[in-house]
Amino acid sequence: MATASGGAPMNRLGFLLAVRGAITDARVRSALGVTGLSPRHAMTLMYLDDAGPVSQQKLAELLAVDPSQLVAILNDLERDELARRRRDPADRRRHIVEITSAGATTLQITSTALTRCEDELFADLTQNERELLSGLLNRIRTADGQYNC
Amino acid sequence: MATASGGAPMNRLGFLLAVRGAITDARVRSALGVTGLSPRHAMTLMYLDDAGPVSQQKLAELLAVDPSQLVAILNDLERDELARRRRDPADRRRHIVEITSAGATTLQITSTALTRCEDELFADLTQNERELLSGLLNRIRTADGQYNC
DNA sequence: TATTGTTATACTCTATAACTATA
DNA sequence: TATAGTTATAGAGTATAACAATA
Repeated sequence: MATASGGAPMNRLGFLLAVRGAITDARVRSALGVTGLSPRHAMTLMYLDDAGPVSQQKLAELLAVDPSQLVAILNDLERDELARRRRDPADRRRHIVEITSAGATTLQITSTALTRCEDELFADLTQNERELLSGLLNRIRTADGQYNC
Repeated sequence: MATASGGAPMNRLGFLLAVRGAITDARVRSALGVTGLSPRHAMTLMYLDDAGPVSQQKLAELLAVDPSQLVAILNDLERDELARRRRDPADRRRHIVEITSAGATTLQITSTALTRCEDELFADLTQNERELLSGLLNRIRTADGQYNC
């Protein structure tokens, strides 16, 4: 046996990474569920909190999502008053997006949940090893150098 | 700024791993596309090649997929004559699944494509670093100690 | 009554193309 | 004519519950 494949699937780094990533995604998703936010919602709030008010176009670029997908995310966030859109007076085609104070509060709760989730996932790794993992992941060659999400 | 979130999303190891995993999954999927196999199809062939004939139940366990999902995978593989099901004479409820020689050939092509894909993704990592990454990923705590896919 | 495999269904996430309004 | 954002639609992938055949 084991003639053609080069062994079991999980000897393949590509598969291993994809699978562990999917498990992590599911866990993160479930952890964020306490606030009803998806990872993309949470990432959006994080960017808004981190970078301040930006246009939707710029935000879509940061998140590496299609502008049309960002619309739905912002609709949700705005409905829950976690973020706010306003027209750019200088160019009325543009929306300027910003986080609200309720958004910042929710982000903090999210952040706590995320930290607990990570501490479970990476419980067997030291802080050093987590940083090592982070560094290695950041050196994977993506098609566009973007993050996606 | 940057008050509530603890920085941009990609400072979060959970998000980073989920996102890099998704990118890797997409690349692997596209690379495997040359044979028309999905990652799960390919993993199935790998397990069959590696472990020899097994029951569907056992195979579902190895792949960590629901038995009902394995049905569709095996239907595809059997249609293309890459794998074969036969009744277990000892217990006619059981199917014994095995890879065909055409399946082994396809697996080899798949394997080559996968290697090339991995070499692109991990081009900036040395062999040592790839093994390091693999080791770290294997020490992530999954809910059930299973691989999923 | 329990187990093996199957069918049918529905849901989540995402990708894409066509549309509206402003410039 | 080009750009910013929006709407509508379709697709892939997956999860789940009910079902049939055999033990």
